[in-house]
Amino acid sequence: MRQAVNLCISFRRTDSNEDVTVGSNAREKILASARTIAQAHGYGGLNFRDLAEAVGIKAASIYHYFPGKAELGAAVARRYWEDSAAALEALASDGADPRGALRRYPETFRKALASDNRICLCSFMAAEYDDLPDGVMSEVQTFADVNVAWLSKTLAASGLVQAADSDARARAIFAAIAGAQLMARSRADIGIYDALIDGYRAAGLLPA
Amino acid sequence: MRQAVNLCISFRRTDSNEDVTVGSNAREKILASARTIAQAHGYGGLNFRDLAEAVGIKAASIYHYFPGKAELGAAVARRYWEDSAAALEALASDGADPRGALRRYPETFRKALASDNRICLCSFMAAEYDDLPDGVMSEVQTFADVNVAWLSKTLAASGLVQAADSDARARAIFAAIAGAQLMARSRADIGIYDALIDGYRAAGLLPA
DNA sequence: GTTTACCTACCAAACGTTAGGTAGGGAGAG
DNA sequence: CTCTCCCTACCTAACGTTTGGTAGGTAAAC
Repeated sequence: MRQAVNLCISFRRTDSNEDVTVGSNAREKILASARTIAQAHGYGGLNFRDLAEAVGIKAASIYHYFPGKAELGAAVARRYWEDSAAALEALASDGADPRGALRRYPETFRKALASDNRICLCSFMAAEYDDLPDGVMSEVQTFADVNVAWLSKTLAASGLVQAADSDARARAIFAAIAGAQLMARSRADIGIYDALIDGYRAAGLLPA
Repeated sequence: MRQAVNLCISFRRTDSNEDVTVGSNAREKILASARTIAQAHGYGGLNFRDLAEAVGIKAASIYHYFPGKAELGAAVARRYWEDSAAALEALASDGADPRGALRRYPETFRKALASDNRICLCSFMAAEYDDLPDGVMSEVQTFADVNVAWLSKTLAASGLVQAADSDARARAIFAAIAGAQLMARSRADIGIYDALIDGYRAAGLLPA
């Protein structure tokens, strides 16, 4: 019952059915601010008043762009995995060396920690499973699918793991990195993240 | 700046300075229900009305046992790692085989998933770092310390890992298991957890 | 003159918390 | 033996605040 994920996406900044006239950049600012807030406080900790203040508008104005919190959350999570997929594609094509790309994969998640001890949006939202609207949860799952698919593909291309094992290994790496983020956050110490990644390499989970 | 953790604790169910007359079991029920709720909804998702209803009392009555939400949260987290430390001690002395104990370590966390897709209280609370009162956060950190100390000790005793590396390996295992829990929860599928643990063993992170 | 992009001004519900009350029991004084 | 006093273990009722959400307006752009 796995949802197929197309990694080849054309990354538009607007939905295909709405024509962008001029700068509807308020919508973008809402999306960006909501992502930042949710990376620190989760979906439950995201509220319209603080979000609006961060954007520089009033809370009621958010409803001009999103029907409600559930749809905003889904849009934020979708944008998050879209951006992540684009970054992974860039990482893969940059140098075209699968081993180098794998080596730099943990950096993606490191950036969040480096930015005020935040974590991956979808790691936080995974914890919030019971209180997340369905539309949000499915986007969170797609984020995991995108990352696992990229890791599996790159792992197989690197020749470091047998093709038959690449999927399981990809999932193990993804989960382990999510855990490392969480541990580092709980001490507000990015050094813990770095040490854990080193530990994964030493143990043979991640290619050294 | 690491807090020393004494693993040898006498596990009393009451504070030493209060003499237990008869069954003050309401306090215990509050603690147990709060733990269960927080494992599914986090500290932020824990509220007095739902908690009181689960216990069978009124919300205001909780204040008879705890000064406020922060102290309740800290008491819940403290009890959580106390129980966890006792369970680990039992696991270690059961059979007295370090390798067997290590093999069964992931079962501890598996139980939470098997119980309505809940996760380790402290994994959830680690994500909530920014919104957690200090007293709660330090108990959460102690939970990690207790687990890492047990893993490190058992790893070293097993002879599977060099003593110099046991601490780093312990941390890696703990973080990886936390991540595995999160991934399984996000799909409400305990099979994902089992597969990830198998993957960790296959990759050499966990002893097979 | 309709649409876009906001705003002010609300609302009902839920939140942690507080005030003040009550039923019952144990302990000491008379 | 009983009366008073205090403690425990709750309760009802409300507080102020915050939450997601709504109704309706306005000023500019097309």
